[in-house]
Formats: sequence, C-alpha cells, structure tokens
Amino acid sequence: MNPSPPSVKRERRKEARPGELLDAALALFVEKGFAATRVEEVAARAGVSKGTLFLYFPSKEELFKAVVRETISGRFSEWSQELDAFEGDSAELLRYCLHSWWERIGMTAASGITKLVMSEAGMFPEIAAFYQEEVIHPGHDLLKRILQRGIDRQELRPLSLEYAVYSLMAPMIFLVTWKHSMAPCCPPSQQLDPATFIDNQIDLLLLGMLVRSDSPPSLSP
Amino acid sequence: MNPSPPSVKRERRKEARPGELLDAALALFVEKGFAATRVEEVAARAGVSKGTLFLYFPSKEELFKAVVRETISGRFSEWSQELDAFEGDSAELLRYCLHSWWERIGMTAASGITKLVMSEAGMFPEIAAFYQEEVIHPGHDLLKRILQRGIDRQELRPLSLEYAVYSLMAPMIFLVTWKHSMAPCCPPSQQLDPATFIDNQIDLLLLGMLVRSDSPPSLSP
DNA sequence: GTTACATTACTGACCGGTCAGTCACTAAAA
DNA sequence: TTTTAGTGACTGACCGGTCAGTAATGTAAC
Repeated sequence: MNPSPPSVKRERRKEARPGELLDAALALFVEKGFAATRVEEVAARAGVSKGTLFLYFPSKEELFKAVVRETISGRFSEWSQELDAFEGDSAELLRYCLHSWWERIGMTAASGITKLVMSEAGMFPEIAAFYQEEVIHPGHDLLKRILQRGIDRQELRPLSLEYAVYSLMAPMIFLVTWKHSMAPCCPPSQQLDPATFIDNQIDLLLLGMLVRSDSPPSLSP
Repeated sequence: MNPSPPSVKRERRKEARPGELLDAALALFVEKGFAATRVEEVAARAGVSKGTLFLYFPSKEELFKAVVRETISGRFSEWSQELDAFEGDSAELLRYCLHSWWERIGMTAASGITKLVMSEAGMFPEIAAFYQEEVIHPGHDLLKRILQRGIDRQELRPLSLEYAVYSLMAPMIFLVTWKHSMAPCCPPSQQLDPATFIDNQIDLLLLGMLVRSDSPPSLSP
C-alpha cells in the first residue's frame, strides 16, 4: 500500500550479521538485562530489522545463550599460562590476580554477563549450569592452584582451600553485582572505588592468610 | 448476564487481607522475581481477586515496597538495640552480628528480597533508591558503629571505616546472590555451607582487622 | 423477627499498552 | 530469471490497572 520509496540502501551481508547482532545484544543485555531488552532494539542497533534477527537466531533466548557463549569462552587458558610463568610471592600474585581480573573482566562489558547470569540464573537454569561449568569451575580451579602454590612455598598458612577460594571470589562477585545494581543510584559522596576496595580487601585477607611474621606483608602503598 | 450461582463464599475480612497479600507477595517475588510475578497470581494466592489487591495497595511497586518494609526495614531498631546492649569484645560482636544476620535474613525468605533487588535494580531505579535508603544505608551505619566501637576500645586497628564496612557486606551479599542463582545448579559435592563460610570469612577478616597481639584472637571452634 | 435501606469489601470483565515472533512481500545478487 | 537476504505491518498473548456492578454486613424501623 505505502510505496515508501525513500527506504535506505538495503545491504546483504550474510556473514557479518550474526556478529553485529551479537555485539548489539551484548551491549543491550548488559545495559538493561535480559527481560527488559527488546529484540527490535537489538536489531535496530545492529542496523537491521527485527525480522532479520529471527533469520539468524530462532528466539530471544537462543540469542542470549549465543552472547554468553561468545563473550565468556576462552579467557582461562591465557590466564592459566600467566600463573605458571609468575615468579613473585603469593602476596604479589594474589594482588596481581584480582587486579587483573578487574581490568579484564570487572571493568569491561564482560562483567555485565556475570551479573546478568547471576540475575537471571533462577529463571534460566540451563544457562546457570552452562556458566557454572564453563566459567565458575575453571575460575575456581585457577584460584585453588594459586593458593596451593602459596601453601607449598610456605607463604600461606594451611587453609581450607575450598573456602579460601570463595573468600577471594566473594568480593569480586560483590563488586560486579554492586556496580550493576546499587551503584548507579548511590549518591556520589559514597561511591565505592573498585581499585581501592580491592586493595583494602587484599590487605585484610593477606593479613589473615599469610604465615605470621614480625614484619607485616607488603601492603598496598 | 451470567448468573454464575456456584460462586464460592465471598468473605469480608478487611483486617486480614493486607497481611495475607504481603505474605503471598513475598513468596512469589522471592520465587520468580519482581517483573515476572503477576499481581493476579499474588491475589489468587492470597485468596482474593486482582481488584482487591489494588484496594489495599495502589500499585505493584508499592506492594513490593510494603513487603520490603515488613520483611527487612522493621528489623533495624531491634538490631540497633542489641548492639547498644552488647558487652563482649569486637571479635565476638562481629561474629555474632554476621551469624545473626544469616539466621534472620540470609537463611530466610527475606534474603530473596535482597537478591531480587540486586538483580532488578537496574530495571527499576525507584526500587533501587528505595532499598538503598531503607535497607542499605541503615545497615551500613550499623556496621560502621560496630567498627567505630572496636576502634574506640582499641580492639581494632584504625581502618578505613567506609571500605571495612564493604568488606563485611561483600561476603553476605555474595552469599545470598550465590544461594539464589548458582547454588541450585551446583553438584552437591561442592555446595557452599553458609555457616562455615561465614566463620572462615570472619576468621580471615579479624586477623586483618584486630590489633596485632602475640596471641591470636578467639577464632571459631 | 423481618423488612427496607445504607454501606462497603470484593469481584472480574475490560482497556490500553507492550512485545516476541510471523509472513507476504521487496529488492539485491547470481 | 531465479534465488535469497532483508523488511515491517501484523498477530496473538500477556499484564498492570480500572470500574461498574455484586453481595455481605450493619442498622433502623416496625
């Protein structure tokens, strides 16, 4: 009925579409959460119409899974290698480890996925299980190796590995959760500075984990 | 038009309705989240029709706020009094405080509210602000008073109060987040026992916070 | 006790708006 | 000309909130 001749150039780029849709979806899911993100918005951001999105992903949920898969995979081998090559003591290693987690995950869009999974896991147990297997478990093992290394080198007290790992994870998960939920509505006066928080946190934990010596461990400057 | 005579007995219980609606809402919000809970379902669970719900609460959001007020906010005065009356040292007080938080909030349905707010705050800024003002801020202040008391009594090192408070909050927020998202899909072999985690966590933090003495502080048995 | 009337707790059909997913059609490419 | 990537109006389901109407209770008169 409506000829609508001034339509914009209609490009055909079968190869590029999925990636562009995934990028758009990541940004919007992180910004607004799963339920609140409209597929039409994702499509618009990727420069296509809604129909095109459903050409490449059978449903909104499959789109979400694809985003999680693409964003999370493959970070751990790189990290594991760094651990093997590290030469400093456990205090330095732990400090380095948490700070680099913040730089590579916490402060990037990837943290949005972590938060998103924590938020929507209840609604999508399948995704929770996937994330558990693909992300949580490898991360857990990595931290365990770091702690075991410290104990073997007699830098750390003999700890309950299992629980010490959670003591390291907890502040990181908290940070991500906080950043994406409460922080935006906190008055600027009481903002939580992530780097400072991490430093404080490690200082406290190290005092509790390191073998006792007369001189305190190397605290952050 | 429709006589529909077999309608069930229609009771009039003005006093009992709000409480019953609040109970139903708490259960459903915790189970399904805020956005995914339909007010009609809340009403049905409370044994009334949707219209009746709106007779007692002006909107879904106000219903939620009422649930929060009833479930969490109301507890702080009671808690604050306990703090004033407490006679033990800071280690005991902190240990008592976190454990009683777990018993009264963490292990009850109320923890679902905390998790829910963390999950959906981004989508409902008004709720986030409300929660910040009604729960986070009072809790924050309470912890600050506990730490200040410890510093005044020279049991705790002079700390950055602001960040030390977050160090105490972080493991608790982590715990509820975890419990309501990843835990349900973890293999039973690697379940996280909350009480043990809290004990471990406090041991670590106390070692970092207490003034250094030759004898270690009273650790958990 | 019963009839008549007043009050109000309660109901559920309905409205308006939103949004995931569809499909008949359009136009670029082969 | 045929094939296929891409479009967007449309559909059907969903849900928060409304309101005209219903029935339970109160109460006053007889």
